[in-house]
Formats: sequence, structure tokens, C-alpha cells
Amino acid sequence: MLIGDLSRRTGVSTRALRHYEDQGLLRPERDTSGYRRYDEHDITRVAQIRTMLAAGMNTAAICRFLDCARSEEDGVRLEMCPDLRAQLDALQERLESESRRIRVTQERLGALTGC
DNA sequence: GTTCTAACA
DNA sequence: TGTTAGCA
Repeated sequence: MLIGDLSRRTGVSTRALRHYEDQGLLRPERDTSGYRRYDEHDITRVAQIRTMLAAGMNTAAICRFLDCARSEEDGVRLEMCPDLRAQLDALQERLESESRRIRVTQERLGALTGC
């Protein structure tokens, strides 16, 4: 299928699909016209990418661990390995650090407004 | 009409 | 990521 078809079937813009390719997340074939050709497998692949992005992973991490993704009935799951475990733990720590920073800012704002 | 690359009022 | 330009 062409990029337009994949875009419609996944709800992801053609711009984003090309970007994912630039980031090494997708490697579509090219026909004689230079048009990208995708297969059914790419549909689940895009879904996995979206799920991983939504979970806070950057494209570099997704590129490294996309093959660990498993699409099941209830959603996408990652097959854990020590390396991936470390990556996700580090991400979790950054997220918690940000949460604390936001909380402190909220408290300062509260003190500022007397609330 | 669709895709491609490149670039940004 | 959107959008637009100029092609094929």
C-alpha cells in the first residue's frame, strides 16, 4: 500500500510516517516511481511506535527496541531484556524528577497567590 | 489526484 | 509536525 493508504489506516499523517522513516523506525520498499510501499505488517508497527511514543520513549529508544514490541489483544507489550529494563527505568526516573519539579513550582505559585 | 524532496511567514 | 512549493 502507498503512504496515503497507511496514513488513513493508522490515523498517522504522511508527514509523521516519513519522519519515522528518517528516524529509522520504518523501512518501506520503493517502487519504480520512487513511491514508498508498505505492507500489512507496517500497520501494527506504526501502532507500536505510537504506543511507545505515548509512553515517553524517544525515537532513538524506539528504534533500538521496536523489535521487542508484541501486539496482543489488550495492546502493545514489550518483551523485557536487561538493556530495555535499564532504559525504561531511566525514563521513569526522568519522569519522576520532572513531576517533582512541577510540584515545587506549583507550591511556589500557591505561596505567591496565598492559596 | 497522489507522492516526492526540501524548506519554513 | 503542519504546510507549501515545484515536479513526476
